[in-house]
Amino acid sequence: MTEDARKIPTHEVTYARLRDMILFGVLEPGQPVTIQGLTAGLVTGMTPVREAIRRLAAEGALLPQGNRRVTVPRLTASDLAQVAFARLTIEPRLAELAAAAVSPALIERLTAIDARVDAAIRADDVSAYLQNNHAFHFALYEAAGPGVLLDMARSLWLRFGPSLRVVSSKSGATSLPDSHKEALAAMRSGDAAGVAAAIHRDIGQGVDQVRAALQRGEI
Amino acid sequence: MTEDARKIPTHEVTYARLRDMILFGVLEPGQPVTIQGLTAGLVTGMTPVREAIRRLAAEGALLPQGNRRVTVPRLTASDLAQVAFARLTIEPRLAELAAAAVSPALIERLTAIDARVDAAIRADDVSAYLQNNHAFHFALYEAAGPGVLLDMARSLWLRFGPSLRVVSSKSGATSLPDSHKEALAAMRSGDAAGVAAAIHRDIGQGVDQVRAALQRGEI
DNA sequence: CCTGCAATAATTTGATCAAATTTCTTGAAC
DNA sequence: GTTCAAGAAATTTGATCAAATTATTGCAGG
Repeated sequence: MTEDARKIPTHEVTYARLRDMILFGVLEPGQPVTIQGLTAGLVTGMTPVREAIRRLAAEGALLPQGNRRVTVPRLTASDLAQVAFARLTIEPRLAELAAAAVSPALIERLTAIDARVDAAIRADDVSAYLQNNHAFHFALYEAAGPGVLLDMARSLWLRFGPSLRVVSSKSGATSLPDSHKEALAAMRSGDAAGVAAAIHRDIGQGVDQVRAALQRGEI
Repeated sequence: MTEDARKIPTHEVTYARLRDMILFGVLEPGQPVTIQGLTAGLVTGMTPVREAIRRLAAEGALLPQGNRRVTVPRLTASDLAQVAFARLTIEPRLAELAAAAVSPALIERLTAIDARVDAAIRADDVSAYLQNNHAFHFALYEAAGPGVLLDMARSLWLRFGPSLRVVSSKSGATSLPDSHKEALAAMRSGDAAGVAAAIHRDIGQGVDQVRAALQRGEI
């Protein structure tokens, strides 16, 4: 177990941890991120931390200000419009590609994840909802195989995630989007376009939530 | 002049140089990129080089293999299909946004750049064509202001660039795409949809060139 | 053909230097 | 006498480098 852990390099682990902090963790939009603050929290040197920050900045998950500071970006209305457009074109296409390569094992796995999403919603557990919702989408997308669109989807979620988290925390998990049932039904009947449509609807609902919160000034 | 240069950090300069080497330079698809090879060529320590490589890897311009090697990625047919889809949806939208905020000064600037594109094609100067073609597209896109779509367009060009360069070198600049005239005409008459359509056509032509070369096994 | 060793290159750490922000002090004006 | 502002010093944080460590690959020898 430590044998396996030793094989994967520190900067990779650090990247994964910082990424998850942005997606699911405590880092909120506008919050500053410092190298030395992170070297203290995670127990590593500053080079791996530095790399992780630069990598996430390149993916749009962090925003380097002109002076050498870095923060979690705050989504403006214009940003949200662009992220929404990109997500609504990229992710349904990805879902469609994945649906073409679907297997019974995948459907089973997705069904299991979706059950955990439902449980999280019923229990009003925002953190569990966010993680399992993410897991559902990417278990599906990854079935399309590696490629540009998958990379873009990951980047878009990193931009969208923090805002969705803030919104979810305020409104509770019960009002969160979930068109997963329709996506699963379409997959079972081999309807790739139907899967894409369901994902499109799911994304649209999430975007609407964030847009409404943005207009109310909650973000 | 050295005063200005001192203000911008080494890793930023290194990133820009390595990025241009991938887009316009000598780095071909499949070619390995090593930290120590670059510290020798560019005259810096390894930390800035390391950062530049990681940043470009995050943008998809470089491909980290499982072992600690990094190479310029080779575009597969599947990759090309995904890049084409993404470019054809993202960039026309970006052009449309930019067209909404167009100014006489911008049109003048774009006209000047396009003249240099034409000159490069007439002179069969592949390198000058690539740089000015890039400059034309991004001078237009940047008029839409900073944002997600612009970041995505930059990343897509980094993925597409090396292959287009290989194709151009083999076929000569005379057969290269250029729907810039139509885009400029549409901008002058305030026709945002027309600009988007022209850019769509321009991208489609470039993609067709690369696809044909790929099928002939030239890449 | 498999195993071990050597060479090469990446990873990581700690130290040092540079820059930016904040805080404290000093002076002037009301 | 008090308050505000400007400037300087100190602290915090980022950038860069050089050295030590670790992993991978290729080659040689059994």
